[in-house]
Amino acid sequence: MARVADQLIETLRNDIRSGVLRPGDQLEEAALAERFGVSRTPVREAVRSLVDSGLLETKPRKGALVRVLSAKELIDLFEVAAELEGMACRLAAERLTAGKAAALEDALQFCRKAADANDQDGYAKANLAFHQAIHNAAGNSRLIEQIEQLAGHINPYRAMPFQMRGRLQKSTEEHAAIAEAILENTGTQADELMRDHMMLQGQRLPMILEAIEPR
Amino acid sequence: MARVADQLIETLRNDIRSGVLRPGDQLEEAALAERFGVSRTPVREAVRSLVDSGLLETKPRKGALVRVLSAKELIDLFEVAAELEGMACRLAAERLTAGKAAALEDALQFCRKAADANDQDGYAKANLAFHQAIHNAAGNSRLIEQIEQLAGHINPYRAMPFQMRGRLQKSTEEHAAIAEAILENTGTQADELMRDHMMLQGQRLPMILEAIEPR
DNA sequence: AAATTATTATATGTATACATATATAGTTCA
DNA sequence: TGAACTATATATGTATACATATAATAATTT
Repeated sequence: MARVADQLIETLRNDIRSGVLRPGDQLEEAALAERFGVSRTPVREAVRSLVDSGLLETKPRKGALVRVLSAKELIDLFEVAAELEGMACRLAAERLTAGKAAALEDALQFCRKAADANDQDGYAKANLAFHQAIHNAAGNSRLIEQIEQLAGHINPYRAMPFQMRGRLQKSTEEHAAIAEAILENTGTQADELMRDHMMLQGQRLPMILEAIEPR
Repeated sequence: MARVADQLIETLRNDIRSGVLRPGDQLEEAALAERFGVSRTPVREAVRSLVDSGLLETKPRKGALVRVLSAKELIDLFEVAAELEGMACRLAAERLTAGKAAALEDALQFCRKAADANDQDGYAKANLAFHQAIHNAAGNSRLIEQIEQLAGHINPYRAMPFQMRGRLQKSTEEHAAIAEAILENTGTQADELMRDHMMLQGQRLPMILEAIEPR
């Protein structure tokens, strides 16, 4: 059974992820109900669920709106995400198997190809695959869950095409160093490299925040 | 306005936290509605919310039940919680202010008193206060949010009175070492000490799991 | 007697109707 | 003309009624 509410959650989440809905946008139950041709009941469920997950927020008598994160909140988010990504690297190094190692090297190759071709979209996918290969090798499902939760909050602020020149090559080099550390079983170094890698992304936050301008 | 749904969430969460509701217990919407004298609507909201937060799970046509974590899932949970608690120590060491330092020392004293008096309940409170003092000093609200979320999932498995002999004194000594490291601004050491401290708790998990026996 | 099918009971999921509180706009009074 | 008060409109929160799917039980047939 495909619950309407679940479809709504998925749709709204994608809209936020992709930037169709921008931080600050209002969401009104009746309007959403009409748009999707359903009653307010499943709409309410979806909105509540997204509020709980932190993607939306409610203003007292104003309904729900796409959550606007302050600069401090975004930095905090990144800090935690960086820590958990680093942890994943450490665990991956400790628990690496032959299969996981191969997958990691494959993902790294994808990054290289996309970077060489200067393919932004391709790199976004390869980048995700690289990180996921690490998560997968870490062997901790809760860790993955937490990382994905945080990523879901960061994504709306990453949707803007805001790649710096040469960042793809640089990012790939960082990935290579991380992968090497994991493959060589030096977990603490992989941890540190990944945290630095993540924090470099974080440094662009002020610029991104300025460019987004919630409406 | 105090929404009924929010009160229900609070009540159910407490019931789970305190062990009134045990992992595996069934929750039926109609029954809850009658118990609290409200309609199914706010009950549904509360249940959905708790499912989203991971405290409940739904079986296809069986309604909601208090989520049962496998041993592996609990270990994963602890691993992540330990990492974030360690991170909090590292940040606290970096960002410590005079006021936060004093609060930390106070909390440590509470732990000492409760441990000396062999006061289990008192120690539970002091222990919480000690950790919160560190969280507070870390200056990252998202970190606190994540830690509390994880704690909410661990708590049902910690409700059982299962303190080992002498564990209070030992735990306090560990706290003291952690506090010292933070106060001396050696963040990485505080991080490691805290992770070890947390993992000692985690080691008792198999015993606790055996004792709980979901119904 | 056993197996299969049909029926009923009970759960969730959705729609609609109703209550209530707040914000806004309009009117009235000073 | 300005301020205050009232009324109305519009939002959320709750209750109730309805639809539907599944599981269990009973009945019928082989």
